[in-house]
Amino acid sequence: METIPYPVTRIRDVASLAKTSVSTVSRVLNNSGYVKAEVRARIEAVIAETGYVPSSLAKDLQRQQSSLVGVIIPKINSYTSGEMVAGLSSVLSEQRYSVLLASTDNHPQSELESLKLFREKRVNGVLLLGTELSEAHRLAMAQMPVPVVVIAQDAARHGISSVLQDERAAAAALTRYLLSCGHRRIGLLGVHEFDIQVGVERKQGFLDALREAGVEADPGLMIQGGFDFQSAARGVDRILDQGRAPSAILAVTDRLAVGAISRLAERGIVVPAQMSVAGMGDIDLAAVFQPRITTIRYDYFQTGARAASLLVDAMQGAVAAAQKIIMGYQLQIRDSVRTVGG
Amino acid sequence: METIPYPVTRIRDVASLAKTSVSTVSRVLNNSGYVKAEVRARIEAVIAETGYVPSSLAKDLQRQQSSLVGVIIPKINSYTSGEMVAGLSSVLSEQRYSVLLASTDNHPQSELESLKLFREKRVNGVLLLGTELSEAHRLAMAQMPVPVVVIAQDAARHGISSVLQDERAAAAALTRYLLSCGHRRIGLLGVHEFDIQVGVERKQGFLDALREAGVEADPGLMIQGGFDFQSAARGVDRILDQGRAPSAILAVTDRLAVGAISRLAERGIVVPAQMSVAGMGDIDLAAVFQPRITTIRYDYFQTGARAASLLVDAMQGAVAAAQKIIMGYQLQIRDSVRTVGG
DNA sequence: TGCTGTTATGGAAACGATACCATATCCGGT
DNA sequence: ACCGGATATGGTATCGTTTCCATAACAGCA
Repeated sequence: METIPYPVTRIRDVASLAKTSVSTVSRVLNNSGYVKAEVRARIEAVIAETGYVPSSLAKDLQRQQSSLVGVIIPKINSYTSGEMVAGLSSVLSEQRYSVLLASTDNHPQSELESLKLFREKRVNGVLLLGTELSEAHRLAMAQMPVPVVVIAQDAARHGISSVLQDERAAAAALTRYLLSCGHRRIGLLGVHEFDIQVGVERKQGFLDALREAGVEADPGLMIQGGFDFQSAARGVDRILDQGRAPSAILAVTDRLAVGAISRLAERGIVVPAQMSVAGMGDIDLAAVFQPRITTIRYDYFQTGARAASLLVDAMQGAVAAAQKIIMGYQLQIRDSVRTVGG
Repeated sequence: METIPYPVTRIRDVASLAKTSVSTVSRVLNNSGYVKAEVRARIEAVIAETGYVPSSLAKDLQRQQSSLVGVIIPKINSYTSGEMVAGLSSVLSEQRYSVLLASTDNHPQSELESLKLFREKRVNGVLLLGTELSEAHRLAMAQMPVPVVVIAQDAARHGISSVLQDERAAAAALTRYLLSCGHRRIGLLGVHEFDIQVGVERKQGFLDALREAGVEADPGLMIQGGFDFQSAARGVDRILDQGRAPSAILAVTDRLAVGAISRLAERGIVVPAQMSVAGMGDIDLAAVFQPRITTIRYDYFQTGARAASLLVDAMQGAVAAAQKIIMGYQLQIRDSVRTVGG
């Protein structure tokens, strides 16, 4: 039932076919040391004929180096994850590292299992794209004997390098823009606070800007829900049904903004004529949805790429101390927010 | 400069600390053979204290089994790729396989390099999510000494198992629906034909349905372009500027449909009142975009999952012959297509 | 002729696990 | 008292590489 999958061509076979020794073949393979041109040619001929491919398994064991980077993604099928993975994978493959992917489907327990697996596989570094950083996470990461870089969460205070967006400043900037358009009563379509970056930081930025402008925040206008369209719809309903309606809504993600606009349309409220809606993230459909959504643009691809570079530096022993890199943002003014009489 | 990353705890260290032999420790680790409860406890204590984690490197070498599956993705940051990766990764991780990810950014040469890397890493199987299957690909796959499953392309005639959508039938079904709504002049917003599934098969299905209904296809209404919004806009312009406008447009992807509707809006044409537009793929925003897009729904998550199951079966030696699995589709009737006077 | 340094080659010990084999002890049954 | 199976343990070859070391041939040079 069980067949031997790989052909039984080992460096030893190549050596005997080429009438030489394993040492010499190894030198040819690694292009090191002295090998007479004639012998080299003979060996290369045998390799070409047999289709010999050296085993990383043996090589990595001997070298104590796997060239593997473990990457943990809570949910791979999302726009932001996809972009980040694309970015980090482009850097890592360029640096001759392979990506060992663990998609945990938002299950924290499975993230810890993945870390265990990574240790067994002797990865040379770990990239953790996290939504939540529990105490267990912190501990598991501290126990990792290789560099770890956290993306989209701040773990710098735990001594772990992090690459993240300046969510608070971005949300504040967007809120300031809404204020500058004359909006004073602004709803917030937020998410649960266990997502630090999106749930807490973006909300804080929103509150920062309001305070700064001397506008009092109305708790009745601040909703916490999930990331899906239903949550957006429910949130809109709650905002509209709580009493005096706002003139604008800040949704903490573009998906929520889209969901909100759809729900508003169902209730006969046209955006932006009767209500303004802003999103965050600038997913590609934000520029194409009707109305085109005013939002904050992040460069997730670059975020992933930067995190990977940071990790590569750490793996190559260049840096010791934990670093914290804050990525920029950009306000994208489009059509879903309109100026109202102040 | 270079430090030893992993702690020097080997099975041998555990053995001597627990005053026993490597064999016994190995038996405890693998839960096999006889070990006295007392000794087992002692060993487990040492493992807990030292934080010993066995090296897969050594284990895999000895067992000649990496438990790795190589996954090649042309472009990870796209909706369909994300879904498929999520699906296949859920199956693989459940079956205790790890995913070695190679994102090739649509570069065929780098796909071949990835296959080489996979051979070195001694992966136990390969999943290839391909847009293009060149002769070089076919050859490289034939040389792989482990099972290969191709997703979203038909490689069954090359003796390689494939899992794919029935693109042709799906496009035909959607076209038939447009015909049943009374449309007779229908534009096709297609893509380049080197993408067999999307470029060729969907177009063929479109033509099948027209022929079936005795409607002659107008080459001036059939556009080939890229997958991006600009392509959609250019395509719409060409269709509108070529003479007599159609009453409906079939876009071969939802992104193109969205792009088309936006461009039509810019030119003052309202969908569906003045023109109907259908898409394919049912990306999540298709249900939320205004108007909600009539489209074909595929289950990409399941596609990835099925491919992974197929691969697992093959890796475990259950099946020998190449299989071909055709996934279903579902017509999603929404608001972007309206019935016209026949 | 004898040195020294460069070029060239092969033998063998690691790397850290598994698994086969030999051996030892215990215990109940005759 | 002896046997045999079940229980328990340890020694060691092996997986396929790399790398260190020993050795050798040969050149140039005093």
